[in-house]
Amino acid sequence: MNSMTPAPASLTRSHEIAAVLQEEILRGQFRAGERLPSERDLAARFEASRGAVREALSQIEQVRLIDIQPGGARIKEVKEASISVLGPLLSLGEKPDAHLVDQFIDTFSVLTRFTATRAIELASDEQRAGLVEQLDEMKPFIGSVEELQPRMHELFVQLDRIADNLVVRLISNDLQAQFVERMLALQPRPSLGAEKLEAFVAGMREGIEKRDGEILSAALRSHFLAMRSLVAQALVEG
Amino acid sequence: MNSMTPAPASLTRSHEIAAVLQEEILRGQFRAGERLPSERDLAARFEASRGAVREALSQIEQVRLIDIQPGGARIKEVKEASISVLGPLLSLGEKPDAHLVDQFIDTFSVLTRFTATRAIELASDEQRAGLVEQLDEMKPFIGSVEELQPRMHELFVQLDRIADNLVVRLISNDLQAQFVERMLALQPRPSLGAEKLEAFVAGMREGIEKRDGEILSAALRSHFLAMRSLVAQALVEG
DNA sequence: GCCTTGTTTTGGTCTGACCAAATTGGAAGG
DNA sequence: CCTTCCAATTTGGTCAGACCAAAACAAGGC
Repeated sequence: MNSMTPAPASLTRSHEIAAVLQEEILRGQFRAGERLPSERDLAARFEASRGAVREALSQIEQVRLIDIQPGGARIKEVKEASISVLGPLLSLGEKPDAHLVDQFIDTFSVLTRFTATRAIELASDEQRAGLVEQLDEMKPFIGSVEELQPRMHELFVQLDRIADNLVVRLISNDLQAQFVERMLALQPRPSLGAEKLEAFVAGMREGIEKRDGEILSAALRSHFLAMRSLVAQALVEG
Repeated sequence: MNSMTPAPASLTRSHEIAAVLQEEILRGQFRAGERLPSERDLAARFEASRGAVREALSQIEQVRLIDIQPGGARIKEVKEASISVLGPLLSLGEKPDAHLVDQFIDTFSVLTRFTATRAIELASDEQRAGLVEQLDEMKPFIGSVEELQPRMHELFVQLDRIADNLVVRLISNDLQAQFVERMLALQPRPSLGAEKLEAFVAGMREGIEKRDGEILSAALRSHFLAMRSLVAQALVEG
């Protein structure tokens, strides 16, 4: 039951080519509407077979960065692409774009609040009690991020399960796949102070116990805001 | 400047194979963790070349429904997949699953409220005036959905531009790509009553003019709720 | 039963070829 | 000179057959 799914490693030639091409497109090296070099030319450039190039293009098409048609593959606007391009977009420069990171965290915040408030609406009394218990068990670990994080994660898993919204779940999957790993590479691993964490846990607890979405939402909002500041700071310093 | 991007038509063999396989996976014909038939077997089954099958598998891997590795491709849990599977998931039965449709609309609602409230926070006075003007120009068309819809869409495009959140933008792209076209196929094209629409437009106008996120949010929430009921009804009747 | 092997299977890639549709370029006509 | 129209070329889509390395499998030895 290992939930830590490692990245596809991208050791295959086609994934490699896809990554390079996708990055070039995201860097704006082709104008939207322009034609991509032909598969044969790309194969020659990458010293690969056309089959490998085709698999790469097939992947890029899947994220809607290009539109393949007989006659030629055309570049599309980044704005029209799929979420899957956000990861590569974050990795374009040496450091992720701060503005984009803010947008990520804000969006995480909104979706998490939605899930959490929906969860306590739907939760049975037993489930709410279980959630409160989970929160109480965290208190001894508030000082250590390494200890607290997995427990907090487990709590959100529970909320997610209770809220039972597959759409949000899949969106969160994508966001996490694109974002989290790239953020873990930050040098000065940002970590919230014990006071803020305590307040956060207390807010969550109260919101869940009283089945009060406002309180719960407020706790999460301020928590994500704090994280946003931290990450922003880490991006400047690192 | 045609923004109506038609579907990939999926007339190619590889897309066809990908669609069939993906549907089988989503229907649960393979257990998670189980191995997919080998590329050679699939090629034989679909009477296609291994290259075509490989391109298909490459696409399915991109949506994280399978995990391709030397030794075999393994099925993953639907919960771990990308948003891109939601469309096919909606099209599994004759009618889209009502629960899933609800989740879609709820999520749309949350994201739209986020975008709208953020937009009026960031908007200049001129921009807000422009938005109000757009809303006023809609009033004559409240009776006709065909006339109103494109204008309403233009308003949301503006809000989206002002809010300037690429993450939400891309998420919305995906949701729309998966959802909208499939909903347009509904037989009794659902349409809100003029009264509700009038109230909605008025609420939006007031929220924007007063720069009041609460009012704006409330208008949007009740609008989406009404739409949800309509669609649910259409699903039962159709 | 456990570990070590050899064999088979499987994915990853390459080459070279053919078809149909799209693009292109130039010739014919206004 | 511009437009129209048709052929030659380019391009994507597909196929077939082949090779390699890594993983899975099966059989044997401990």
